[in-house]
Amino acid sequence: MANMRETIIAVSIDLFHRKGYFATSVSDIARGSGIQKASIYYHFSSKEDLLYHIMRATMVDLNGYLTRNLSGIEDIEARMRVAVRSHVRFHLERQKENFIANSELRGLTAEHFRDIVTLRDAYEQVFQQLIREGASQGTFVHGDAKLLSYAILTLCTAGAAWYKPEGRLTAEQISHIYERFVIAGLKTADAGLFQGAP
Amino acid sequence: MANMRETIIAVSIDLFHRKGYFATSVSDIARGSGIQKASIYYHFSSKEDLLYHIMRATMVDLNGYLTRNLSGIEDIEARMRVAVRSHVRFHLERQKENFIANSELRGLTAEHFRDIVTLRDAYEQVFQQLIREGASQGTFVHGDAKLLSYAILTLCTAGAAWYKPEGRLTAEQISHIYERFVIAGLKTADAGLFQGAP
DNA sequence: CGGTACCTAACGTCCGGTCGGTAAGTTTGG
DNA sequence: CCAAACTTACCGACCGGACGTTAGGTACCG
Repeated sequence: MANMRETIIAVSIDLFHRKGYFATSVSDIARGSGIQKASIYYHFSSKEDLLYHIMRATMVDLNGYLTRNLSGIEDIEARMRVAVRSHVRFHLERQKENFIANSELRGLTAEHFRDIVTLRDAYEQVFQQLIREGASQGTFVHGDAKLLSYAILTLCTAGAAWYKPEGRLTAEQISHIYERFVIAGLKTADAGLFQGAP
Repeated sequence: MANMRETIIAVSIDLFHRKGYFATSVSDIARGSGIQKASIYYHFSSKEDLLYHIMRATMVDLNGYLTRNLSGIEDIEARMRVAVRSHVRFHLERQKENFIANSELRGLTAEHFRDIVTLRDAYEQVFQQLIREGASQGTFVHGDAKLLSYAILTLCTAGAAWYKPEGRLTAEQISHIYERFVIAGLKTADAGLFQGAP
């Protein structure tokens, strides 16, 4: 890898994923990158800055990937299918970064935390809006859009987290499975129970 | 709180939940418990021992709660409903401990890690067995029992993690929602796609 | 010759954990 | 019945080491 900055990021992603942010030392990152730990500070102002950079890039790419995939698609059900497939595929392709983005929020400073949460909220809003539009035009069942979006996203995120490339199922199959499962849930009467009445 | 050992555990659960295991120092725990740091080591042999104790107690109680709730129930569908309700309720009632048990596995020594994972596997086996039995007698759809059990459990675990007691929905309503949602998924033809064919 | 990309060395801080001690309660034995 | 011996539950002081970070220097490149 020619670019040392990119090497540091790649090594950090691997270590943060394997050992966690707090359990990874700057020395570990330096060792993995083949430089001295002081040299890390030529490229990043602090360890937290490195984490923030990784998380922000991941969230920005996640939003961009979704927006790009949705562009030009009009039908609500088709849009939801594409959104779920986009979510699952992004999480399968960039497993480690997404795992970090979902589990290391506590390592961020207050301002950086707010920034990442804002990006995450914008992403969730796309799903909630689709659920609301689908419900109002009768395609989807009526239900708590927020709770439904959380259910959809965590189900898919968790599914992608177990995935091992050498496993039985291909990424293609997995994204298909979740896409159809979510749509079935959104169209089945029972999903309406997400409204909360027992 | 009369018993200092219980106080230390309660304070640790709160801190591990709020700040994470690695970000919590033994001094923090001592301060919260109203004693000196050295006194922690009278009650626990190490910080990791404290984490292990919390996680083990949680997993043992989780298994016990499920076993107790299932006893005497014969019908497969009824058993699955009870199992899901049991899972959701336990996670709602002991939110912090369950969050720790799900996110701080990396803080354990290798042996303790194996022990906790063994307990978790036994718990998952109950759900997988129910899925297999339900499929063989035609109550549930055929599908990958392991993948299905993961989907069910993470969906419910994540749902319970968002729950805030002052929120719109009661614990009663939430457990009903998930119970019916899971059963609907297990009985709907589309869930069979979990077998993996695209 | 100036900037880029690294280095060596060191800094202060905090961490998990240990040590010896002690006050208060409990058990034991003459 | 009481005092010696032991136990319980804690404390203050203190390790050695690892941590994130900084200062100052240097080799290479255009």
